[in-house]
Amino acid sequence: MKPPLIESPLSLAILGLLSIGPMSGYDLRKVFLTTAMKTFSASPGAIYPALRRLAKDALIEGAVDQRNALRPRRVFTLSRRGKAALGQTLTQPVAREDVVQRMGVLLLRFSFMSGLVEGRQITGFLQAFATETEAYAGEMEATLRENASRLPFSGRASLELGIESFRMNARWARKIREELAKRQSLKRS
Amino acid sequence: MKPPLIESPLSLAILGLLSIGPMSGYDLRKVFLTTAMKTFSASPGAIYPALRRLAKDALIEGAVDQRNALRPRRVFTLSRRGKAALGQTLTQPVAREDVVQRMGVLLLRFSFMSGLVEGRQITGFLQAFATETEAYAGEMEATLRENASRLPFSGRASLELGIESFRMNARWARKIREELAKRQSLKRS
DNA sequence: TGCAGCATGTAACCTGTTACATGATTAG
DNA sequence: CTAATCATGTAACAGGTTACATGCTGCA
Repeated sequence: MKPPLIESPLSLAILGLLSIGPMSGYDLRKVFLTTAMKTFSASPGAIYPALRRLAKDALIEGAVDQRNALRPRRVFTLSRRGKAALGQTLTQPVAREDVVQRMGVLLLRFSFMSGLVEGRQITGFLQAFATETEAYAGEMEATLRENASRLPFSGRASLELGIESFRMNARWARKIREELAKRQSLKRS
Repeated sequence: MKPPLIESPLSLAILGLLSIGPMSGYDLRKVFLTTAMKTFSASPGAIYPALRRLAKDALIEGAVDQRNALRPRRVFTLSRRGKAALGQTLTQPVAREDVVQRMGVLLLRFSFMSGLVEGRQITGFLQAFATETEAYAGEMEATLRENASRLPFSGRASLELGIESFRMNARWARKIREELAKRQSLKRS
């Protein structure tokens, strides 16, 4: 069986964290609670079932840890298969719908790229990200112009913020891409 | 029975659109498909069940329209109870978790405020929005500083974008709030 | 002794996704 | 005539939320 793509944002976040090092469910939960990753949910009712699903798919392995035993902790490690699945998922192409509906997941994917995928892939991702994001900002701007008169003041203001946000994301991607490209050409020389 | 708060983003979007004028399920779907509201889902498998739920709660009323009958279209109207529920929902306080987990819903709420709620409420909303958003940006910045060394390059870059995004949203809210405040003082004079 | 916190989990519920079904109408 | 589009819907499934359960340990 080939490693599957990770669909759920939470599962992706968990695999990403485990790619850095082994953790228990509770450790993961603390990370979610105390960082911006809480956007992907920090509730035990989401995390433990997700861990169970990932283990069933053999993407992670749980081992009982007795040191420091309050109660036996289950520490999870990314399996080879899990690492493959994560790599596959991170390097999927950037589609327009991703930008529109799953910007958070795109950023999450980028967050874990360092070290896991090649420089080429990262700059390629940022390129596509910038292109699609800028294009969508353009689309939004077009619909804003068409409907500006019909829209209530607050609707228009929200749309304008949306457009500016996507533009900012695109600028960010281009900037980071350039930084990375410079580093890479230094390394090759 | 008091009008309930609207929990689901999609239902809120539907009520908001119906507050502008009556529409059929298909009309709603077209709006979702062709505008930035597609973030709240445009699939019939979400919209029609949502309409059914709203009708069951007596927040909207459906009437069969025979003019132009391809097939009988069901046109939905916001009921008085629905309008009350919408008003209640739009004027809920802005909590920190809203900013962290449901920024999209906050912007959606703001989008429909014009005309439905008083100017006081709108400027109050923007004030709270700006405060909470700025505060959360500060939190993120603090965790970034604490963990900067441990974070991989891409993780750090994502976090920085996140912080800048929230800052931008806060600036936007303050700007719009001022514009509205000016208008309101003009109107009173 | 009792209470707060550690660490794990489950069950009911809600909502959204995907994919399919249906029948009518209009354009080529 | 037939294909596309209009307009409505349903069923199976997936994943997250809320709320609760459990037992252990350290502390006041």
